[in-house]
Amino acid sequence: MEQVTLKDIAKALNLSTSTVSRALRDSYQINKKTKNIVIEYAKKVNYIPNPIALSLKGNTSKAIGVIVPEIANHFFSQAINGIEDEAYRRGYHVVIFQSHESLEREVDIIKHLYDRRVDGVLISLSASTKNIDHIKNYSENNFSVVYFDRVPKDENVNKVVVDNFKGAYDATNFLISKGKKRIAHLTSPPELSITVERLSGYKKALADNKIQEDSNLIKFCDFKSKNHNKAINELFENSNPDAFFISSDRIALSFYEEFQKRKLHKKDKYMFFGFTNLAVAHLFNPPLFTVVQPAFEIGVQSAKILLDNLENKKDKPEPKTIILKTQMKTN
Amino acid sequence: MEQVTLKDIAKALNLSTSTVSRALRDSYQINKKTKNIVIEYAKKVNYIPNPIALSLKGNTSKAIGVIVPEIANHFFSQAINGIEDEAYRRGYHVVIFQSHESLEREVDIIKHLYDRRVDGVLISLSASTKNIDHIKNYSENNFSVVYFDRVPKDENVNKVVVDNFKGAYDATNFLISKGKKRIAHLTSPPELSITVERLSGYKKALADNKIQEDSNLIKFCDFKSKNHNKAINELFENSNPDAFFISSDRIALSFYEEFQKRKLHKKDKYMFFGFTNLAVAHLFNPPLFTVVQPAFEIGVQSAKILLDNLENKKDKPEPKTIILKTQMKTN
DNA sequence: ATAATTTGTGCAATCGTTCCCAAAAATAGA
DNA sequence: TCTATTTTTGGGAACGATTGCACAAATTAT
Repeated sequence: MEQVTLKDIAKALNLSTSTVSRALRDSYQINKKTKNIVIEYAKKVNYIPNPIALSLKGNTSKAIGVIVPEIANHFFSQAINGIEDEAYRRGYHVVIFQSHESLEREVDIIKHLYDRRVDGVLISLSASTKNIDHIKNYSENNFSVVYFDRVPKDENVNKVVVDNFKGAYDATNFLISKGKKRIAHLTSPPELSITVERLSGYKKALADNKIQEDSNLIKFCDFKSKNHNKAINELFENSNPDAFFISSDRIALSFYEEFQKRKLHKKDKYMFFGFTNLAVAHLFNPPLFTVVQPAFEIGVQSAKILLDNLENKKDKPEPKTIILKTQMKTN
Repeated sequence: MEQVTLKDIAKALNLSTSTVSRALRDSYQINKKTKNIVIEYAKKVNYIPNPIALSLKGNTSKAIGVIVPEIANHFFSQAINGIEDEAYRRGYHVVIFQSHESLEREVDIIKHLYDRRVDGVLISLSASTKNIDHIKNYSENNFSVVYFDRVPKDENVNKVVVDNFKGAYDATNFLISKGKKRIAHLTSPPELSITVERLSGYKKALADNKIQEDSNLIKFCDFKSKNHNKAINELFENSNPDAFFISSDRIALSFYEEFQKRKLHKKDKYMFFGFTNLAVAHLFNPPLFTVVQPAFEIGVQSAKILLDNLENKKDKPEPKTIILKTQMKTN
């Protein structure tokens, strides 16, 4: 099973490579008979154009890059799933990289992807990324970028996000409706857009229910679990919470660890809400209710924007923002 | 920031492209002075060889394919993590595909990867894959394949697996040591090698403890959750189990769903052991003890074998099998 | 029958590299 | 000073595909 080239076909059929090429691309200039012969033969020997040669010629690699903080996270792996689905359908392949929440690696990867001539990039920013200067460099010349989930504050970029405000509002509201009055909010670093939006949803729900907000109940955490304990300790010692709204998978897990260590799960006093895509949250002890993001759909939509851009090279398309709805899981 | 080519450098420095090329690859035939000038200038203009041109010339894409049943599964995403790590370090990139447990898609993907000229493939077989005829076709001519986790029975292929027998033996033994006598085993389809190996570990532990094995306690399940209930029902109605050793993430989750539906988690009667990489199993109610596979390490080792093969083109290397240890998590 | 048009095919350049081969320049030996 | 050798450089083919251009053959019009 050696790879067949145009030249092989040309030689076998006693034609020039150009004729063969044109016949296969169904050019109008080629005789129908010749066309049929060529097509027949190509099928027989299982000819597939060499995608690398095509890339070199066409200056396009039919590959898109994806950068996420971490693959082994349900939200991201589902999003990748969606990206993959759309990309595959449209003849692109997907190259995946992880920033491991490090700006430095993010910079590296972007450069690498650019050097490797991927046609565009989908990215969910690392927690340590404060701005997108390192990406703007590239995105200027015909190198499309779409941000999803963890997006920059900038206006004129492509983004796909969820309605974080509403998600947080609904979750908080739910807890209040169950009689909770001192709802702690453990959330991601304040630089991230998701943090800000969720925080204001939380605050609005409190306000709408005439509950005084207490800054001691709000804790910002990075994604390193060793730093989580401090926040959790402070909460329990000083703030007397009766429910927890936790903004990320990682923090929620640390929290449960700590919670079990303290044997607090025996008491039925507390309620828990997370903003996560953990498929198994309801199996936890005590159960973790969740605001679920349509991760797969986020992936699909992001890929759609990117690929539409790529295939529409003529004029620079307007930057697009898509906002998807979250969903509550409370069972 | 346009991409600089060899020709650009040559023109700027009034040299030929061949000289520039050689200078950059540090050929002995080039004058030191010239070399320095070229290297200096290349650095200044940020020259990066076009990987696509390199691929076309060298007939190698510096890309490896990975096929897994499902990305959104902790075991696989961690394994991919390991693969990525090793590949990235060695200058390869990783293209990921999902078979969704379908042989048909697996066949498609293999062909696609071959057509796209990836240098080799790492694969964990789909549950519906009974043999590897569809892969052998390709792996004959300089297209390396390494199997991991879900591997074929064939002898002369590269494999990376865990010691499934011992993992199952230890888990079963643990349950017995806690006084359990009627340990049910829910496991994957009997065609998979992992199924067979784990089953025999389970049986050996029973035998070593002089416990009569009962075929009613053994249930094979595919990966479709709607088919799991039947098995679970039968177990509870006819077999009076007091512990469960469950061989896969997916089945374990179905099981917990059902278990909670029946409100059985109020009783402390049962114990649970899984053969999974769910990071959060101990947070479940009741807790799920686990046999953990070194997923990351499996990825690294698999990638190592593949890349070593690729870089050692001279003679066909002997097929390698690596068996890694599992680890028990019982807290 | 001759010119004009249509139709079918091939040549060669291109994309960015590498590398064989030959040519030019520099050095050595006499 | 003039070969002989070594060092350094350039020309051009190759990798596999596409495509503008030229040209031959076939067809039609006059």
